[in-house]
Amino acid sequence: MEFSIDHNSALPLHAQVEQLLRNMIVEEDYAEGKLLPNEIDLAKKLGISRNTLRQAMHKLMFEGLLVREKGIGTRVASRSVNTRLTDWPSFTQEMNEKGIPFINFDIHVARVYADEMIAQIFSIKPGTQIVKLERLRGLKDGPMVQFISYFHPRIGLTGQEDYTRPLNEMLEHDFATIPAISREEISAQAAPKDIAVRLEIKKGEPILKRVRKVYDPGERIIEYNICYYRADKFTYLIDIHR
Amino acid sequence: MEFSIDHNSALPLHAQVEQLLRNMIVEEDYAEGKLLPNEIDLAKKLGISRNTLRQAMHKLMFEGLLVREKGIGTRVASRSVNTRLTDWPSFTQEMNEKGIPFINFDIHVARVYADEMIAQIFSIKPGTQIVKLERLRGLKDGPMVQFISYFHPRIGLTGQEDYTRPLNEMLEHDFATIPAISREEISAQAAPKDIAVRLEIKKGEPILKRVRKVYDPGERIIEYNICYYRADKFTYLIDIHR
DNA sequence: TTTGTACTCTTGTCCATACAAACTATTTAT
DNA sequence: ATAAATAGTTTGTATGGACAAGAGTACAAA
Repeated sequence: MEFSIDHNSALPLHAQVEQLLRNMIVEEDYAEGKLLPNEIDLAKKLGISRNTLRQAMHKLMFEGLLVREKGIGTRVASRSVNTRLTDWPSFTQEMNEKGIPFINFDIHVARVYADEMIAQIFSIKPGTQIVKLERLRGLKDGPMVQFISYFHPRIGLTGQEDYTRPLNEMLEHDFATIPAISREEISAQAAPKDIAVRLEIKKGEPILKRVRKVYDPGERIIEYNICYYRADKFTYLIDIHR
Repeated sequence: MEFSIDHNSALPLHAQVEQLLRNMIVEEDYAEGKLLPNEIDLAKKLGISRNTLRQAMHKLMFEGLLVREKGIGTRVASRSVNTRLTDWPSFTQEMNEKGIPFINFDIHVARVYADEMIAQIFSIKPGTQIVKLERLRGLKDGPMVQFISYFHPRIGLTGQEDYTRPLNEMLEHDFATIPAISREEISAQAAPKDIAVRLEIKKGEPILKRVRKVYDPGERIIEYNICYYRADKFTYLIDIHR
């Protein structure tokens, strides 16, 4: 990677360094644990003082993006991601906004016949055809969450849509369906075999399970969604006010 | 207020300054918006360099506790309360309302000395005496959740109170302390040995961990609480509105 | 009374320097 | 072969200094 800083820029040096470091952080090598260049070398390369560099590094360390140890060096922190439960819109959008490259490992869409449970949740006849979406997602260093979603047939999804797009956007713009309420159950459980394989953990290890029923503003259910998160990489945050 | 720093202490100067600032932050005058002493004066008073002082100040600024403006000075950040409301998570109350006989298996109260982490959470000096409450609770057929609570010394708890009473009721009626905001982190993990024993599960089985910081209406922290729930017996429910 | 200028105050940016602390690697002694 | 000592590496702590940028205030001029 090319290290460069514009000494004539109006942007403060420490801000430019911060951005450079953020770019480095998402580079594959560093994301996998390789040490960043040491302070003295990097400062020299950039033509700035060590303290200016440290100012930027401290900020990223404080944000949890870098880990520093004297005598060893500086590394990118291994990711565990958290999300605010009450925040809307979607998780993926939030990750993108945070500059965390959240990617799809696998997407599988199918039309399936609603079983008893799904039929009851959607108040439809068992055997009705609906769209089922399975997505495996995470960061470059590995999968983090498996989503399994079922959509109410009322929406009109065919299964031929582009499911790499943000889901809520597609529902709103293409199907005039607005997600407004999410009712969720969060629990912990031991990973069953199929989920363990997908998330690259051992069967029986703890996972966080999130079951969501999403409703439109008229409180009609539109989506039933189960998420399985690797427990070591995921924490929910929530603020509750009385 | 007396500004003092122990230049012979093993604790780094910037850490002592940080603690001093945290103490200042909770002082009434500053909490109401009065400017802190300027950098140059404060550094002189403390006998440290301006950069050492700034290092500590930056940390608190980054934590959202201080607001700094060039040409004006440094003030304690004013907290605005989130207007979004969700259900209040008084678990015991909810169980009682549902007619589910939720009982205490074990209660243990002690006065303990705040360690580094607790001290930082409460913005008090390490070694300050506080009340720690440990409760094992569940249904008749077995324990379900282990609570570990620490209370801010400002409340005035002695450890001699009746902890079989509902906690919030006691805080409000006897100590004029009103829990208003709860900030929570929910995650899954494998049960460590001590928790597994308490919950009557095997070490390594999944548990749901809930870390709560409870604040009064003035956004002052009053309680730090860790709950470990048996994953097989607990699901967290929440409604989210856009 | 309004506007412009100068000054003061305070934080922001940046630098160079020195030594401490913790860790790893190498060399030397047993 | 192993332990101890030494050297090297890197971040942590701390200092003193200089100048810039932005905000507020005081005062003079119109």
